[in-house]
Amino acid sequence: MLEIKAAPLLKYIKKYISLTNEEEAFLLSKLNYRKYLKGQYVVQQGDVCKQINFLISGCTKTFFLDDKGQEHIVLFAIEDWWTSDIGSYITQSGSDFNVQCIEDTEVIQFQYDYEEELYKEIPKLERLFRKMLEKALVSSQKRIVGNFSLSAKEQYLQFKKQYPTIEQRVPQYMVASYLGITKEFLSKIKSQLALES
Amino acid sequence: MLEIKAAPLLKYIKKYISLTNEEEAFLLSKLNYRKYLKGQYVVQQGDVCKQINFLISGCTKTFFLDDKGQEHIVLFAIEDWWTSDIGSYITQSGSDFNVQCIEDTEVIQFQYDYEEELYKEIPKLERLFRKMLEKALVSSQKRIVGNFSLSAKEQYLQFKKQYPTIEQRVPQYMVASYLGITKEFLSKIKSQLALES
DNA sequence: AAATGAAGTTAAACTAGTTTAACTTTTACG
DNA sequence: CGTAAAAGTTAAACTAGTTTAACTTCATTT
Repeated sequence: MLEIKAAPLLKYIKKYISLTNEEEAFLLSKLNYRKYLKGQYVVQQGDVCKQINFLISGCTKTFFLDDKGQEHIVLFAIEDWWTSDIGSYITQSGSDFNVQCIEDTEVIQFQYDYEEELYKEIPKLERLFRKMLEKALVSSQKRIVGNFSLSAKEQYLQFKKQYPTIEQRVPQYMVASYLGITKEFLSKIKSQLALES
Repeated sequence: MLEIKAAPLLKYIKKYISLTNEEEAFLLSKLNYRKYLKGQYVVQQGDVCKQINFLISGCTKTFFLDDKGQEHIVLFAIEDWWTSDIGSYITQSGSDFNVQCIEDTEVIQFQYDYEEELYKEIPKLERLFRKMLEKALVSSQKRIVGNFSLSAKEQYLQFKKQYPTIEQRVPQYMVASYLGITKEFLSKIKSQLALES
């Protein structure tokens, strides 16, 4: 069962490191599969994040609520991406973010409690996680750069270009939240762009 | 020579992993010490970043120039911090950022060309780098959250609280650039804050 | 001590993006 | 199918932050 479900994860892992059959079996024995329905929470603000999740199918948003109760989307995730509150997971402290499913979503979970054991048995996994973190850091920095130097319109165009499939899958007001603007203003931008072309 | 200079780095490393004497000696043999003067560049936009730098003393800013030639500071670094363009270093492609010294600065450098060799000889270093990346990712995400939900005044107060020593060491217009606002507006915020208290 | 330039301040006119509110379109579902 | 709720649009009034420009203060060099 898990073997089949985990196929996309193994494929992903093999891009970074190679595993022997025994290592693969050991790894699988420490993972678990879980299915969430649209609307369900994978992580809730305040909870300690006990796992990181590899998406097999579906789509999630990572967001937080500010003082005024406003939702701010930090990240989307789709198939072959990871999601969790990495800060909470690392420090095992209360999460700053919510991760909620925008579609029915299947994940493979790495448990925090097994992490040390996994590294001990398969030291190569340190390399895998290092590479994953490197990628995450680079895209996080890209986001900061975008926020800094681009107008809302430019950021929207960049978002479309960078994540063409996501725009089709999530409602527009969530795209606005991701861009850090109001849905009304995104609407205005889109009608401007429609006129231009 | 390097042994003495590298003491702060070894102290830093020991917070994450422990090294035998041989490992320490091997590591030191692959590092190098370098001194930069105020104004000099550690990394230049466009160059491939061949090393990551641990600051022994001094202060640097990481910034990029936008289309209009405007400077945007992404990060400061002081003693016991790392600096480089991690994206360029990882992918060995042209850097998006400049790293320039705001004070005379001493660094210990990890060379990209020795990285594999180091990991092979001292696999524990993978863990060290993983932990460093985790920390960097968390603070990068914190920055995104701040950008999103705080007004310029709130961001400034948070910056002061988070990096109390940096404000004293860098000119105010660089703080403004870090916050993503103009120096004029930061000046206004400061005079407002002075009135309030 | 004078002189030059770099850093910081103030204020008026401006603009990108927000707020509010009324309206339309699309989706979900009994 | 019809209806309610969710998502998206439009426009007017507003605000946080920018731009420009003139001025002051501070630091550095001669």
